[in-house]
Amino acid sequence: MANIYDIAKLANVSAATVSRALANNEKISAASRERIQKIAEELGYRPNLVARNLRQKSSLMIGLILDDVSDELSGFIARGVEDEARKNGFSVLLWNIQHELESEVAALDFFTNLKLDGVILADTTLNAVEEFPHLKMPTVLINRTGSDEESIHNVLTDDYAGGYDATTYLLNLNHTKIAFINGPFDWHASAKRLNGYYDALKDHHVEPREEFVKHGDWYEESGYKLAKELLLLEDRPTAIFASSDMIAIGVMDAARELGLSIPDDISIMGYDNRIIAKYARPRLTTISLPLYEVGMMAAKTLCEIIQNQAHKDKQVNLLVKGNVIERETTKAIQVDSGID
Amino acid sequence: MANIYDIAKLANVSAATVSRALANNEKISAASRERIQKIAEELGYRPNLVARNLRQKSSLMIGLILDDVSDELSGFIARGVEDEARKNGFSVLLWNIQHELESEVAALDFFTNLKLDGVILADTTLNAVEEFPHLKMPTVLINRTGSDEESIHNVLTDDYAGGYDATTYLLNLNHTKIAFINGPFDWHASAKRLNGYYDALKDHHVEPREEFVKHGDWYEESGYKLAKELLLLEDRPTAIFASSDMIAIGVMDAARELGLSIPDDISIMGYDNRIIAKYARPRLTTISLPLYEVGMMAAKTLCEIIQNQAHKDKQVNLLVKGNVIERETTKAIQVDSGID
DNA sequence: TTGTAGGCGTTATCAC
DNA sequence: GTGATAACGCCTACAA
Repeated sequence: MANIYDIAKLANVSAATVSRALANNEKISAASRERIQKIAEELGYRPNLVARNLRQKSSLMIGLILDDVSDELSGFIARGVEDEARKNGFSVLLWNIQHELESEVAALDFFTNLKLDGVILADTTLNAVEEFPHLKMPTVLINRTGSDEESIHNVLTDDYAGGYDATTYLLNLNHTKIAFINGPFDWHASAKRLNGYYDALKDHHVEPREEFVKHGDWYEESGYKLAKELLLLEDRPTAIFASSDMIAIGVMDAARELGLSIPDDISIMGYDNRIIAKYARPRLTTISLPLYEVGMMAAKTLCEIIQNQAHKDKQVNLLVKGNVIERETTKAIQVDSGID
Repeated sequence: MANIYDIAKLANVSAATVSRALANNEKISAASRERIQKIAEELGYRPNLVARNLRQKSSLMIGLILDDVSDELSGFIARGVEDEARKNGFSVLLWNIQHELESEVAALDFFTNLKLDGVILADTTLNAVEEFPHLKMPTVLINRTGSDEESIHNVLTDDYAGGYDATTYLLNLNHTKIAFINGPFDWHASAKRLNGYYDALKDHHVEPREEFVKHGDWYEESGYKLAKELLLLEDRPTAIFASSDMIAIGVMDAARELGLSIPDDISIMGYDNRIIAKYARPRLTTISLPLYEVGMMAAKTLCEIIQNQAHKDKQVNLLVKGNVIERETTKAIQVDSGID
């Protein structure tokens, strides 16, 4: 594999001149530049990036640590990060940690030693950042709060807005008996969505009912079970807002089993806008989780830090909102015209 | 950031001794080794992998080129590759090309220049390998045939077996009128699955019917449309085998619309075992696409090549089979006991 | 067991 | 504009 010395020899110049010619920007005569570039091409020269990185102390690579790329949602983060990084001239080194703290520490170790220019940590519930004092490179966290460090920036999905918007959407369809099947109550996202739910009710002067709020896990069995409880109440809800699409699928199962028609007898709303929402029958109305955008914003922020030394003075905290994706599981309630 | 010279100074030894002590395996006195390691720890020393890679001409990294990680199926390839690579001490550098030949060439360029130890190309329909004569590193292709080069190995899903097994499964449920809605006929996978379908019929002495075989694209609209044609035939099929789960969803829509009960009036079988198959109602019987395994096998093969110089003499060609995933859309037909 | 010295391939700093 | 030369941090013959 040819190096710049091989080229230098053939071109009768020094390696330094070759380097300049190939870098394409220094003071060098057009004649030599073209001659040298031509020789480089003929030799099939390819720059050794390892040597370059060693010399320049920069790799044009960022690391992305996430739990599991094969998860549909994480995949969007990965795409968002990579698309934006690539646009800024960076490549992305990926590391799945699969719930293992050890693996997260190993990833940070590796990235540090490889002299990556920065790192994005997505969705991990662990605290490797705190446990990794060597973390000197620019860092952006996705969907993970809790660091007070000014130098560690955050990009989050706006779960409060999601809860608020979903509930408002149902309220605008004239529903007032709106139940909420939330995820585990100790999750940050759950708490935020619940606040959004309550605030939307309050802003529409609807009294919240204790028996209409349930906490389960994120999966369909939980949705099925809790929906049954809700639908068997004497004064049952006319709409159920589920904090994940999988929960919503369970809710649909329960409704069908009780002979309720969706959306005529019961409106159902999901959260996440997973592929299953589009393929459910009827198609599931839901709130999109803007993870592609979150990934992009995180990468954008990181690249800005690396390139411009921006955001040096204060911590970045971005919230990215999702949207209501209208499909077939929600329907307006006819209200009396109110003349009496 | 401390380097081995800083440690050497403090330990009153040479840098070479430090290097040996930290490498942990050379002939070195236990006393110095421990002393040096202790000092390294105190200094918070971290080896510079860029320098090491430059020196050793090896990076312990492999590249993975695929179309789009955020696609559910590609995600499994990525996970399989990474899990297996990690097990062998390698990290994975990911590059999404999104149908762009330019990007694929750029990826190979970058990987080559970064001195990665090997590369896996997944699912890409382009021919960057042929157009990239510089590709000197070990290469494994996933779901892409066509290179005669002995040094370029292949791992493929066994689409013939998938078509054969799906059809056989339906035949064993006593179906004989089995239609097949395939993907585009110019796809390699389509051709293989069709062969499997025909051979299974032949092995069970069932005459294939021309009107029972349709080609569409991979999506649900196509499945819906073609299923309607099939189900409105005078002598309609009792089972429809769809070459993708999305097609199968369209088939289910068509059946429901015609008032046919699934699986009582019509059995439906998908392909891919996407998440939507599990969440469809009724739950969709399908053939799994073993992409996680394919990713693992590809990484395993690549690591063996890198580490042991194995597979040097002949091209590796692996086929990985999926399985029938039994769910709720298929049902046996009652047959007459045949006494007459 | 340890030290010396050279080299991996590039870029940057000086001179000229 | 161009050429020496050093430096990035590490590893490894070879010598001692």
